[in-house]
Amino acid sequence: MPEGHSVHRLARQFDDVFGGQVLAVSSPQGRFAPAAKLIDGQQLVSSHAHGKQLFLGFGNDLVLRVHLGLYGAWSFGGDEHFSGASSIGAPRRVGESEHASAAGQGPYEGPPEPVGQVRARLVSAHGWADLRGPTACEVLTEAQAATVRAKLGPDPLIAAAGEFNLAKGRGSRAEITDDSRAAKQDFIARLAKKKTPIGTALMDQALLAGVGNIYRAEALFRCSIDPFMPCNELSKPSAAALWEDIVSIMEDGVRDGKIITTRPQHRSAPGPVWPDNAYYTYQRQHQQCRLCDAGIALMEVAGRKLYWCPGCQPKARKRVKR
DNA sequence: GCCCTATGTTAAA
DNA sequence: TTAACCTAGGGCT
Repeated sequence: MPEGHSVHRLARQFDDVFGGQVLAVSSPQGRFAPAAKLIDGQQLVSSHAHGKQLFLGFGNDLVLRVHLGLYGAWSFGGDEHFSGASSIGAPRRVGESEHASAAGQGPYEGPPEPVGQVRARLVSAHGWADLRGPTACEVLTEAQAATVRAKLGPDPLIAAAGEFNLAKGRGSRAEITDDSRAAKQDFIARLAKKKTPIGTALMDQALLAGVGNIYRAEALFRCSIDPFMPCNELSKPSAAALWEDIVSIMEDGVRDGKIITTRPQHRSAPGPVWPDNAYYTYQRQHQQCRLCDAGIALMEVAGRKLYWCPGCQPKARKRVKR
């Protein structure tokens, strides 16, 4: 269920709590047991997110690739080093995003008995992480991991990831600038070559990596773009503005640990911002748009629910006559 | 208990 | 275009 922002938070969290440490890797459920042996007892040397995929690099040059899919989630626990570690993944209740781990309360006595279907468990001297319900959990060579990554489109969070690494003493400012500029140009170029509707394209991980159903709907609303508009009919400035808006709201998501796309002046309902005041269109079908009199529309497209405002995101006309 | 839902992807038809 | 897959929680009976 998580979109790219959650996976980037995960990558940071693994770096923070497990980076450089030797990990015991197991599979209480059993399904991951043979592959777990390949990295059991190895040092975690890198933690990287690309779109919705997480890549953990180990000292023997093998890579653990995890994709949470719809239901996957990681939970963490441990001593005071884990006090900031949140569980990240599928929300267990409507209205819940991430919840803090029960770390740092009393002495750490090792990981608890596995609860439910724990596909993979990583344990260090200071704490543990449990993975449940992933679409993918496999051990790859670096070459195989590179092949997977080569199939993914540009990631709007590449600059945010660069900033995190810079703060950890890795990479350079110039690198971040170059990478984010290249990612944006890549996105614009890919859109120009596609005739598929922009609403479909934003969900295509080979075109753009990390955007899911919420960010798709919200970004198109914020940019007043009709989701059915063919990609190649978007002007280059519009495509650039769309990229920049996606970057902006996803970076907010990494910071906040939840998706909030509304601007303060557009929140009306009383109570906390999230979740009831967090979105413009997602799960707001039949409700009145926050900006106009129209009702939010819902249509199932390619098996996913597409939300949009017919008033604020009108059908584009190719030649606008004045 | 049973049914539904979910920020996702893949393979078969 | 449809079904399958992975899992847990909430609402219902």
